[in-house]
Amino acid sequence: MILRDYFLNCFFQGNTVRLIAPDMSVFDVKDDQWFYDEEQSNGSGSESGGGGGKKGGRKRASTTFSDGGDKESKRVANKVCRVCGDKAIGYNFNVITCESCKAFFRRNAYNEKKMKCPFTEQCDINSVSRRYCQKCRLTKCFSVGMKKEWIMSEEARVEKKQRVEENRERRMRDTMKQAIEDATMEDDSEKSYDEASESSRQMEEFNEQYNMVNYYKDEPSDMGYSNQNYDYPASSSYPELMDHKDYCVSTSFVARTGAPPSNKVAVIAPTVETKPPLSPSALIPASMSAAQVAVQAQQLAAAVVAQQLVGPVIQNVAPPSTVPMLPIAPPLAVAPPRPKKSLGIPFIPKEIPANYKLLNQLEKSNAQMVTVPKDVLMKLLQNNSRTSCTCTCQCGRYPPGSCIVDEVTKELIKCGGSSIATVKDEPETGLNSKFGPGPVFR
Amino acid sequence: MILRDYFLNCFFQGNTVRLIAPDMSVFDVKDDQWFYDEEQSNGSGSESGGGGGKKGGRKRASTTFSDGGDKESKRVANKVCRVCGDKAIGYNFNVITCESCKAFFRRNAYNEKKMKCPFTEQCDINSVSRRYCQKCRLTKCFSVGMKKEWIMSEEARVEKKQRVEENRERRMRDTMKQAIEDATMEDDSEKSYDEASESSRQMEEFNEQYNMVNYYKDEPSDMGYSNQNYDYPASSSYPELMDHKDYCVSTSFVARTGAPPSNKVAVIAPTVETKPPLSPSALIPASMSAAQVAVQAQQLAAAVVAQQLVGPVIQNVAPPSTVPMLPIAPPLAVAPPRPKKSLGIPFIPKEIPANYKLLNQLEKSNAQMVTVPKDVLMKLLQNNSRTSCTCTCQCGRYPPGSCIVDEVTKELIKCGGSSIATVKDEPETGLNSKFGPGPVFR
DNA sequence: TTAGGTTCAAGATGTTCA
DNA sequence: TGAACATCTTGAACCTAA
Ligand SMILES: [Zn+2]
Ligand SMILES: [Zn+2]
Ligand SMILES: [Zn+2]
Ligand SMILES: [Zn+2]
Repeated sequence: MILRDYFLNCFFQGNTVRLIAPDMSVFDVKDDQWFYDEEQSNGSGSESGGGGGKKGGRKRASTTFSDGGDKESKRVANKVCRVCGDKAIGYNFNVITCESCKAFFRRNAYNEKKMKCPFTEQCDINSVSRRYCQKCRLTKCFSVGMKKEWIMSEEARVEKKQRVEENRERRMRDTMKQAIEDATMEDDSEKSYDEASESSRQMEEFNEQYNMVNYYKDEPSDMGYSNQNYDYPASSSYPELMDHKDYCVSTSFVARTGAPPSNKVAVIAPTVETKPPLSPSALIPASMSAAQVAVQAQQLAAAVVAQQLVGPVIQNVAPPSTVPMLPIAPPLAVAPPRPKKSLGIPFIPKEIPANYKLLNQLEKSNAQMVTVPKDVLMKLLQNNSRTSCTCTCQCGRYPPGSCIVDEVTKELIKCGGSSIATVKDEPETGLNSKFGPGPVFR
Repeated sequence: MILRDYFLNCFFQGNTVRLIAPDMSVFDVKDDQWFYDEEQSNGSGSESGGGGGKKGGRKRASTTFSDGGDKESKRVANKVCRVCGDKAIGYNFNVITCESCKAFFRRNAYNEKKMKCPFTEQCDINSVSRRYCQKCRLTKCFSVGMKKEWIMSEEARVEKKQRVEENRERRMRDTMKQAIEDATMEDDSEKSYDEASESSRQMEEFNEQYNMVNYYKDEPSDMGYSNQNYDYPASSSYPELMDHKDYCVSTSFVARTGAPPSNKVAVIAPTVETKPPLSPSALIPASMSAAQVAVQAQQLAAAVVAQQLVGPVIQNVAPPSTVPMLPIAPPLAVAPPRPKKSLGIPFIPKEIPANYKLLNQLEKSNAQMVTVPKDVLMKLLQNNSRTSCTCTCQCGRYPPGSCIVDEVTKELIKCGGSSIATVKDEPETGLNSKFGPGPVFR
């Protein structure tokens, strides 16, 4: 329970703290009664929960009384609109309200004068009746403490709109650029070395052109909207400030956004040239809308931990003739650093179809060192770190009492060692289907 | 005691009621703890104020409330944010503030002009109201003495980021190297002389060859942020930064950092070869003792692929004939690494999830490609082929119905983190107990 | 330990559309 | 009008170098 979400007021009353509930009922809390909330320890922030992975969960426990049960979103779950009693979504203009009252207030807070109650200005407002009388609804909004001052001013709105549009444009541009890069990269992976470098040359060309355009926009000091915001971080950097136009040097701002429509592509000046134009390719931003990205990402995701691949994998095992040595050249990246060729380090492409294929090839390789995509390695490490399961088979599939993991492992190895053993289940499901017909591995 | 007779104010602070004493110290009812602001306390202090000395730390003994008496972080424990009255974490930009005011100031200090108070520029700022008016909050920040000049400039930030990145990489390299080294040494003990020297030659080779290929994405503004969205659907997760570049005259900052922002030399580029990779800041969390360091090294040795299942699996998988080249390579994976005798380190069970150290480091790295010894990779691949156990916990150790493997994995990851994760619950159960006597992880 | 910065997801505000 | 959505703001938890 959240005190502030529920109680209207809080003040001293004798040696207690008195809380006033919305219905004007009173709760007195004595000094020694404050400690009823046990699980709340995360609230004071002194401790972080022991569980959960690093990125697992950041809780905003700041203002919540755990009501004993779940961790989160109870907070909203129990809320009621202070205006109409409908289900609330959270604070809106200083008061916990429902979606509709929020919108209503924003639209009408400044129109009070124009309203008129068809009845006696005493309309009861609930989730049904709220529609019947604007006047009384608005009155109630104010009476429960909603603040019209918190509604964005017209100016602010306009400015924000501009900025949002800018951001949007920029993002789209980035996406497109990304797509191009990715396309190039993908291409490269299927090309010979020379061709690959050709592609990368193209990429550079693209960048040059890109920068050319930007050249025009390179405005000196545009009130902090410098090109540092070019990249995604911008979306949260711009907005860090409030949108009160009147304080802004609107001239320069307008000048920016007001650039000739034909030049839209280059409103913002990115300093692309300072860094090699390699994309976040391997790790694909989830926000990326472009479909092209998806393919590789999915493959990777699916491939890396091909634990359930069992059957199908085997079929993919490379015949002895295949690639005793892995290609030295890194077919993946466009321009930036590659493994030194002189080292003769095999380069493992991301599209690992199956563990066993790789294993086979690795076995045959003379190389001592292998270069793999980071995320692949991480995945492997993760899996490797699992504690072993000792559950025994109960279903009869394996000998009674035998360790399931062991049995499965044996099966796998047997399959892998000899060639294609009888793949009993789902011959062509799993990764293979995702990877398409051709052998992905090179 | 009559609360209102003593305290000046009372308001909600999250899920507690906060009481403000005449000396501006705070009593957080929920936590039964006092929080003092030393700097202000001298005002009404009846005791030896010391005139707001930085570490003055004087406590009120006058009330019936216990002053907690906890040993740690006394300094911080007694502080109150000078801006909003919330619990402070320490000095930030020259003033004792809370976490949020710190962040707020960093984000907005250079955006003052763009803000506007929706009221009369006299908004009271407390821990609840602080959100309501940016303008007044920022004004208060300044008025209590926060210095925007202390915010890192864009340049400085970039530089720092680079440095951190480098360090991280180096650490990972060291870890990796250490693992191999250990494994090699250990192995040598069982080899003939020739073989041993061969191994060490290999090690040298590795040192030369080991090579992390960094595919940095194009990040025009050097923010280094872009691909961080990979892991998480980027709705709003773009990193934050402020738009104050134009304000940040490098000079003012230079004084502070003591190094010209553009001076790349400042970048730390430790050479692995010249220095033993065990500087506290490098390999191991700062708080670790030498012994711990040693232990960690051991773990790493065991780390790479020590796995319970390994034994049986390997024998099946790698018939002698198929590994002609392997003898050369340090056979890390096969034999469970044992402690180096010379170090007198207790035997480390192979369950030690030292993989997670690597995993952690990998996770933080920007590198896209990693080069590892072949046999390590092979071992990983082999282990990866195990089917995952889906057994759910029945004993109550984990949440009902949760996948044991997953839970354990999570635990391990948590423990392996570089950030000494104080696992508050069950301090000596779980992993620690497996590690034997020595304080392995923290 | 301190005091900088970074990350991430909940919250809150505005917008769109039927 | 109000549900669904898009975007930005905040603050707690983290990470690092001194
Ligand atoms: Zn409502
Ligand atoms: Zn009415
Ligand atoms: Zn504060
Ligand atoms: Zn104000």
